[in-house]
Amino acid sequence: MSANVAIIQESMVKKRLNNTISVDCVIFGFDFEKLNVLLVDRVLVDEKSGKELFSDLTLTGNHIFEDESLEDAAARILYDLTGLENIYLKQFGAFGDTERLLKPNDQAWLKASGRDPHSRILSVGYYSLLATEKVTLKWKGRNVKWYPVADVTDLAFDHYTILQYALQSLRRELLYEPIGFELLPEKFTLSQLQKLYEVVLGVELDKRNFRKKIARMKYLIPLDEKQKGVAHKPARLYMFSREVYEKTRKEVFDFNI
Amino acid sequence: MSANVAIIQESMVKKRLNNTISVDCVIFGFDFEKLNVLLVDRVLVDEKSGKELFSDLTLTGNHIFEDESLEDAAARILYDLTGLENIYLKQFGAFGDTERLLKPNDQAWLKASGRDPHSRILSVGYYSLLATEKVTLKWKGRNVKWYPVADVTDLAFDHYTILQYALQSLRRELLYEPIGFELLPEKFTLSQLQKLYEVVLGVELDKRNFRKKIARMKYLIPLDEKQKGVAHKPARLYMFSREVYEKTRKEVFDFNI
DNA sequence: AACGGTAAGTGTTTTTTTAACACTTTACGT
DNA sequence: ACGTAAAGTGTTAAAAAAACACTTACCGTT
Repeated sequence: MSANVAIIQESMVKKRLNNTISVDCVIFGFDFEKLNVLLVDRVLVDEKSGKELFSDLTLTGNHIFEDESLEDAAARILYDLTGLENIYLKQFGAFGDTERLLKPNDQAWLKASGRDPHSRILSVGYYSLLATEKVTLKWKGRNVKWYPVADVTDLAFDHYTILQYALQSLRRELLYEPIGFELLPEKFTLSQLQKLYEVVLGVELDKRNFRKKIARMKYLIPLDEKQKGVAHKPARLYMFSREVYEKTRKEVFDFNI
Repeated sequence: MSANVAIIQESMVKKRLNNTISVDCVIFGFDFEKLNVLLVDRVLVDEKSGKELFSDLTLTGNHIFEDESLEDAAARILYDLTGLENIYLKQFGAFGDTERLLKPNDQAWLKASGRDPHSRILSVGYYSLLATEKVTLKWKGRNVKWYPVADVTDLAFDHYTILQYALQSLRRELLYEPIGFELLPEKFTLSQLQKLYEVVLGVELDKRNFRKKIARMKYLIPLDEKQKGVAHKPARLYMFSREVYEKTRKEVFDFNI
């Protein structure tokens, strides 16, 4: 028994590596038309000549503090960018880069920032959801901007893969939990809500069937208030009630097998 | 722009920590009656006296090799324990221990194995599914055994939490993908399949409705073969056809919104 | 004041899926 | 041949999904 213990331990100790853990945040924003994601324009400048060597895009992210949980780190990153707190954050996976996956830009970037390009970077991914109209980016002029998710074709490191995972995770989640409301302003119309589902899931939905379906959701509260200043019949506004949701939520495994 | 870059980099470098990445495998096994999980009996023996200080249970896991992906590490751990390869492995989350969460046993264990109890241990969790009857544990006598999941009440580190996440992830997955077949022998009866769903999901299902439902799954192939040696009407045997599944699988987002 | 444009809002029918429910069949062991 | 034990099988009612088109309310323009 003791021998067994020793063997396991020894192998554990030997294999310890120079590891870097980063938390990457896929910050989704919705603006009634499309789904956006917050990206950083990564610019590498040659020290001597001052010439721009390249510029490309990355997800927002940072390394983790010593006394911080993973989720705390994600919340901090989000706070630093937007000033927002108590935002829904969902972990959707861990991604273990090895140097084999690094593109030339990435190699140059790591070298320039004094890091060992041979160490493993483990990224833990979180996504969060924001109504873009609620957000004023704190890092103005700091290369952080909204980009339509549909237009993103390539990102640094393995961030494009990570973004795709985040999107997939968001879609799954959206089907079962009322997280869509996080992407809308406090008061919204049913058409806006429908548009959100259409954009995120990438489908078209029938207006009447959609309304019938969501009418069953007790936590969707109709207000005695209407849209103003629109050149058509003004829509009724609705709110999401977290309180009602918590009370009426069913177990996720409401089995349909 | 260049100033911005420098700021981001500096903060990244400063926060690099002494991190340990481990991959933990939640290896589920099914034996027609209950769901089991493979656990390691962790025994700490006092060097001088040879006395056993404590014994408790952990998930199987190991640190990651330098040239290995996360999934490779999970596959290696599984192979070392069972000799099995090409087994379905699903990542279900990353868990960032900090020293605050360590119980006294864990502190003692880390100290005895020469590791810094103040470094962060980041566990990436994978689960895998086995039919227990297919498995012969390679590590015989090495404290690795099957335990009924229902009987597990506490584990070392945060492994109990991790196990619960794995179980939840397994349940979700089971509802949408035909992963249940991994938990059964190659040929199985419908009652065995039903039992599997009941055990994993923790529900009771109606036999006729269950059969109606799975009759729609084209990848469930009835064989011209029956159970033998049972003291009742022998059941027809079925197989899972991965080929048919791949051909007929629908997009996961077969939206019901 | 009338009119055109625009999105909001509203019901019915058909089809599909789910849920509830009990008896007959077939093999083995005694 | 008889008991035991699990396999196998169909109908009905309720709920959910899918398909589909016209009227309403407000704004801006003429």
